[in-house]
Amino acid sequence: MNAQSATRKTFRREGEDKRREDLIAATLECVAERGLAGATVREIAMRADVTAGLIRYYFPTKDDLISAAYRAVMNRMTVQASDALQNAANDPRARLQAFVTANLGEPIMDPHNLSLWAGFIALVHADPVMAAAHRDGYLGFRDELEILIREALIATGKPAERVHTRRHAIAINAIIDGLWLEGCLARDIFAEGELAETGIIAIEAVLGISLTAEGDAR
Amino acid sequence: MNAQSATRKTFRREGEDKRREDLIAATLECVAERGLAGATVREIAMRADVTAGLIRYYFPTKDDLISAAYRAVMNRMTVQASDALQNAANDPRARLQAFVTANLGEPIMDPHNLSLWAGFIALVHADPVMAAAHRDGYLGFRDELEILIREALIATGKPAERVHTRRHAIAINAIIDGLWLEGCLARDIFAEGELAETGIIAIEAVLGISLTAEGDAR
DNA sequence: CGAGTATTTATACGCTTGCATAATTAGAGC
DNA sequence: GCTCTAATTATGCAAGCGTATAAATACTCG
Repeated sequence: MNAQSATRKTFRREGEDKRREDLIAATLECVAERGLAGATVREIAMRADVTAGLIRYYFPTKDDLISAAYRAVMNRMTVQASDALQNAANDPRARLQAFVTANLGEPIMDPHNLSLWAGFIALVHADPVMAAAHRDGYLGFRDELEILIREALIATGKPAERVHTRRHAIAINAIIDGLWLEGCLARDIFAEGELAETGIIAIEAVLGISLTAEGDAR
Repeated sequence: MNAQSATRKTFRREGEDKRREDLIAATLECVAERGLAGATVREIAMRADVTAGLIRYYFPTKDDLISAAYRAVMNRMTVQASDALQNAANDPRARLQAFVTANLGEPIMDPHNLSLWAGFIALVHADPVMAAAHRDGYLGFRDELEILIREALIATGKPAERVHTRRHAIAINAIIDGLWLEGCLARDIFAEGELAETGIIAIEAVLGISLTAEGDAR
């Protein structure tokens, strides 16, 4: 009723989960567009259509928000890769192929994912807690891969001893990571699906089996 | 002779090259230890035993210094890998092996290098100039690799058409990058030389040739 | 429908940052 | 040795940062 200047922002009280998700999403937007440095509390708040103070209500410190955002991305990528497995055929070789193809295509192979990942990696070196979290994620991924490899080898009638599957998992993990990296950094210099195909061929060579053919041997 | 309080810092006039090198080295120290965020002009100046203002005398803006530092790192790694080639035997297969081993061992496979690389990668996405610099570096590395691959194939009496060597280069580059990454992130969970050996074996499988044996064929 | 509370806004503080600029000084050249 | 200049220091500023905290308000429950 008085000069109604500086009208206070109207707002809705959202559920705690919704707000956290929105804030994390806004954070990812910022990081994706302008790097970690561009993810300031004020910018994040603006994107989430919220005032800066609210961030501290849900996340004690900005680092907590950042690390939550990182976990969200890693989790999202893991889930997306697993989803591809669920929709895959029963044949172990087809499953391994689906896993590789999923990791080397949209939406996992995306520059934004790399940006956030890289920004976080730079922190891993300093923060032991994050280092542990990262290692767990890496080993989890590799273990999942090793299982796929063993089953594919067995399905082809090949020996699948632990000593070898471990080494294969390390190498194939490297192939996937390396191609993912290349794709994220310069997707435009590769043809559509080229990297996934390259990965499959390389992995077939490493394992000495075919992932596409129906037969047990070549 | 007056109260000599606040005595001005004594200094030496260094050559332009020396100063630039020192500043870049100090920058790399900062980035390696505390990430890109830790590389402030004041901190860099302190490490270089210089006052902050001097940085602007040699680099118009902080970003220029950062990007110069990035180029220095990439260049250093490239040179180190090339050095390994110079000392290698004449046989193309041995040369390829030496190249791989060098990239997957000290001093290239070092957590600090990864920190630096990751910190800069986060910027590449935003800054087109850096993106170009990075792409040049990547393509240069891959071209060098492709030549090694072609020569190794020819030495083994295998066909080495461009279509195939390009694909091989992409895959093998991925193997090297991926293993480098794994090693930098968690060197302690791998045995000494394990990653280099794993890389060699995987690459031999991809190319279908042996890099260690003397014979032309298996 | 009214009171109470959890959620949200608003404001301000102290710090650090990159950058500008004036004052100094080391060292080269005559 | 003097002079001149380029290299270096010292100081300051405006902007943006994360965070703290008090005031306001939307929703819940009786």
